[in-house]
Amino acid sequence: MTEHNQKGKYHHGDLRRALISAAIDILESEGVTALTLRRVARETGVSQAAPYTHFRDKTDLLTAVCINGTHWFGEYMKREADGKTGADYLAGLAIGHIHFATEHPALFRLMSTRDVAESLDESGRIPEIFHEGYRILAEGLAAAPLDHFGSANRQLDIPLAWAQIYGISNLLIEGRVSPQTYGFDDETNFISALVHRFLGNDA
Amino acid sequence: MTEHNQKGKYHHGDLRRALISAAIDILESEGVTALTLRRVARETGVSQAAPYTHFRDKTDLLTAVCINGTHWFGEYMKREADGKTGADYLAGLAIGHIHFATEHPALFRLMSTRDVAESLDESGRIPEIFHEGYRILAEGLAAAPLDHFGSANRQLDIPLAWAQIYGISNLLIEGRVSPQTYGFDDETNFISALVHRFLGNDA
DNA sequence: CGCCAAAATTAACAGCGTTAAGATTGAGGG
DNA sequence: CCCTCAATCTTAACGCTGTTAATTTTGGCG
Repeated sequence: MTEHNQKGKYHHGDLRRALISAAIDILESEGVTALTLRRVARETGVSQAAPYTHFRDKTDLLTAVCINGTHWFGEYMKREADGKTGADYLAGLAIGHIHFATEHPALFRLMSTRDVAESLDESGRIPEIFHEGYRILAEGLAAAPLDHFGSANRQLDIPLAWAQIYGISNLLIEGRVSPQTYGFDDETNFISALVHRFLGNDA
Repeated sequence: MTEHNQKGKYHHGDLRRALISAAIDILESEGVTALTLRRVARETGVSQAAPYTHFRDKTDLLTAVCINGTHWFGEYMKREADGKTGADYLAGLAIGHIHFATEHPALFRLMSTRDVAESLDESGRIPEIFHEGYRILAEGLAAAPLDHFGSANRQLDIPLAWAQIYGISNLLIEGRVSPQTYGFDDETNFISALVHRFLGNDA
């Protein structure tokens, strides 16, 4: 068992990373239907079977893409929430979440997919990151309780707030609701109005 | 289980309907990845190219499946809401919506997909049905306003309530939240508690 | 009865995920 | 210095997919 190095760049450099990067590029520019294992290999300049030395199968690659995406996702939320407190902090998290979804719809959808999420669970590395997002949401809610729901059963506010944010994200990226219908010509303003009304800080 | 036509009968009779039916069966039992045009043809006892005389392409079949699903969806909501009024009516709609999603996840996901929805738009037949669902939601909200959000910007309550219900549905079918985490061992009770807390009729 | 459009067939193409078998590489120990 | 050996990558193939083209069969209508 002579364990020689693990992260060595043997032949063509850091292929694993290059494949993930190419996959993200395709996902962002052309959507999930264009994201093909053979296409990723082609784009990276290697043979069709090369990815299989770094990934068990296609889902395994997608899992790696999602791990990258999760960090990205966290940055979106933090960027919007950092430096704020209470209800503003919570609003920042929500707005960051929704903006990530609308700006990277294919990646967001992929990250929401059940079988990819289960694959992440098996890999054992992702839940902590996901649950980290969940944790800061819970903290935000603890700091700024949604009193309009009443004080009983307050534990349900966590999945409820999560679902609210998640639902807005999905409605927008699937094109089921449009800002114009409600008199907003800027999507960002629409999102902001929705979040602030939901959190109860109306003007 | 549409198993007739063993012999080489050329004219099936109502092949279009049989294909849609087979597609729904596969979707319900094995999910969207198993839903293959060739598989649908095989299951119906017809050649691989036969569907193309009734559907432009695969998306066109999926569109037809979604139209069927939409009627089904409406029945779920009405069944739960009929005979009730005000907040109870609204709660019934929400619960019917979420139950449809959790009991027919693959179909629900398909109906939420953007490109299928756009294909529906082109066909011109579906929007009225979808907007019908939207209309009864809006009516329900008019009958039972969500006063806890305040009275300003009340128009936003429609997309907000929609997103709330839609978000709960998605969170549940993607396995991102589980009733057990919140002390419910029955999913139905969990859904009911979420909806009633959201609508403000706590016990 | 015969004709013809509609319906369904067979055959083929390119692309997909995946696997097996073989070639290439390069780092560490003699 | 080179030899070894495992990690890396390639080529080739399998069966599956969506889709199209050419062809055959059918049933209703004149």
